[in-house]
Amino acid sequence: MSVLTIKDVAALAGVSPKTVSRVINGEPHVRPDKRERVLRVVGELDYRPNAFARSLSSSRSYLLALLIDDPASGYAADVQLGALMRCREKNYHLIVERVERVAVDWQNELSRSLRGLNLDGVILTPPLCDDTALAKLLEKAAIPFVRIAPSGAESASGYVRMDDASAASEMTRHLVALGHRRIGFIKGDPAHGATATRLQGFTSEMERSNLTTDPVLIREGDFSSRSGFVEADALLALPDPPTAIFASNDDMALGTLMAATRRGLAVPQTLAIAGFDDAPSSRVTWPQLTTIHQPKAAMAAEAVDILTNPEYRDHCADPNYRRAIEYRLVVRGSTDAGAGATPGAI
Amino acid sequence: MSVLTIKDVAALAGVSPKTVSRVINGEPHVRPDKRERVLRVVGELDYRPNAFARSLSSSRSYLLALLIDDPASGYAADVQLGALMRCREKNYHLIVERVERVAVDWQNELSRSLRGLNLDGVILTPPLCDDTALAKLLEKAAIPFVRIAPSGAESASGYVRMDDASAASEMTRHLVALGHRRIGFIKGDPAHGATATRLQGFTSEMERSNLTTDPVLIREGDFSSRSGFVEADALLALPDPPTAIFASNDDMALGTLMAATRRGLAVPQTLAIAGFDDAPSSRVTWPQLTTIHQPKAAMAAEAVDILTNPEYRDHCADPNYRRAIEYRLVVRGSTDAGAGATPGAI
DNA sequence: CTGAAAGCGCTTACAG
DNA sequence: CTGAAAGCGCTTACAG
Repeated sequence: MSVLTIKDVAALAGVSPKTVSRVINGEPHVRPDKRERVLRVVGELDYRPNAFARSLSSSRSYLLALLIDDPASGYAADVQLGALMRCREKNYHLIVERVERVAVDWQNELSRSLRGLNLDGVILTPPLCDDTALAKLLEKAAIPFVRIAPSGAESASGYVRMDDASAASEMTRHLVALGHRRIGFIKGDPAHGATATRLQGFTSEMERSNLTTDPVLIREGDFSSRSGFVEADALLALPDPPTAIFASNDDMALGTLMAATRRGLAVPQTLAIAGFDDAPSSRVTWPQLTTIHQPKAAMAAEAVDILTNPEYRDHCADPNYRRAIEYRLVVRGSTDAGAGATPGAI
Repeated sequence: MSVLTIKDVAALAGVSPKTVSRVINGEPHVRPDKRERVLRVVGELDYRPNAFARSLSSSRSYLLALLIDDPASGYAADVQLGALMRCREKNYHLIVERVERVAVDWQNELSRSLRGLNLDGVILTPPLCDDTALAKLLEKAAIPFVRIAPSGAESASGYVRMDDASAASEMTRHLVALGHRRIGFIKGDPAHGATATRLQGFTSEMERSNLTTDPVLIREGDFSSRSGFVEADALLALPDPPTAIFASNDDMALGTLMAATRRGLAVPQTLAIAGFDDAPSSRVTWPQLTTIHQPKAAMAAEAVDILTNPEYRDHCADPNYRRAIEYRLVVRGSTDAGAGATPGAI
């Protein structure tokens, strides 16, 4: 326990506590020699200011909160990792809170939990990013927030996203280029903004390729592997089944692979399977999944950058704080047998 | 932003701030009528004490830290979820920090990051739970900690674990009962305590069953799916390959399944595969993995309970704070074709 | 450029 | 059982 305070440092450096404070916070108006003296003492003593005292007397807490709907998902883990690393770099701390919107009183419970914490900012992950009630709650509490991968619905806040529609189009193009004409599509949870966008990317690319999409080939899942299994099984039971299935996330693509394996279908020869997200689990099957790499960690790091910008608080609606990050098509064995033929390719 | 302070509550309730403080913290020596009056005002105003002021003036921070080696693992996600829920219940907050022990200066970086945070406690997850340098660092900083799933190596701290050895024995018994005699075993990362314990459970059960374990059937992985793939492939390339492979975690079992699928082997008919952990990904393949359900969330919740016990700080070595949680063998399709034959079983 | 004073919102230690 | 005083370790606003 550091019994070391700003006074100790001040005494040893022969300056006032206020001057030490100035140096620590990188404020101007300190003569170079004094600054240096303070820094040396800080280094020797390995002094760290008390975070609570700092927060109590100032308006900043150096604390960010990451709000998550489903902490067990691989998506959440990646986002959290990115946020964590950037927070560490910037000497911020990250509090993780789960928001269970099934509870009757979730809004009160959340605001109670966040209040008194003097948060510098909040990161909203899908599908929370599209919850208007949640956005209002934060606005009312005057806590700045940044949304990760929001759908079109706008609010006066910064966000970091990627272009889901063109990514889905690119994946579709990939399948068409492989010669597929009958392509099944499994939609995600209607509550997620990405569900509509990804579908739209798929259909628009199909039209662009002059391919009509048989309505029976479009099924509604909920982003779980179980739903992927069920919907894919329904597609494969069709009299004229698709030769490729584009599941709009990796979990459903895994479910699709399960259904294919159970039926003894050769993947990708008889059925090609594509996913979306590049979840860790997209690499643990044989064949591995072709997918869209979504730079979740990088998106979270960007979100931290925005939130820690002192300007952001007063300019939440500034387009400058609305950023897009590049995705990448990752071709693996589930669509292209050549892409994953050797153990070394894992 | 709550401009609401303890003084406001005190004024409205017609008592002193100190009395409000007593009520809020559940301290004794408050007349029932006053207590009730205070509680009513607190409810009406929806007052929450400022966490920073509280921490600054007292020795408690109501803040716990979860230290994680690999935040992207499913293991970490489960543990975090359990800790999160219990913290929420108890009005604690959880800070998550990644500990990268590859960095040269990781110890200083960590202590700098934790210092000034006045943590009430720290939860150590594998493999950090077995790091003696880390334990020493925390002891020196006088921060109480609880270890999750430590190996035998003792330190004066509470822990929550399960009996890895008997779980591994039970899994082995399951395989033997199915008629397997040549059973391959893939070890985990030697740095993890569980690696030795699980192997020991396997070998002791084999002996108990009067089965000699051919040394060539025991391979060393590192808990990654890639290592599972490589080691399983080596086992399957043997002139006399095993009829079952027990991979000592689910990721390696998935790698094993990949290797089997790539070779066109029928699972479980030609090769039975068993894992360990009951990771989310153990359910996304066909067949699904037989595994040991490790109650990670419950273990984390227990850890929070120990840490939030005010007695713990001064009695870290008390056996009372060393707890074991029950595991469960989960039989699925990768060892027993009947266990996962229908889509409904997912 | 520098510092003395006051205060952030609580709790601790003390007195009654 | 109850409260007035002092203080936790910083920063804000002010004065010079």
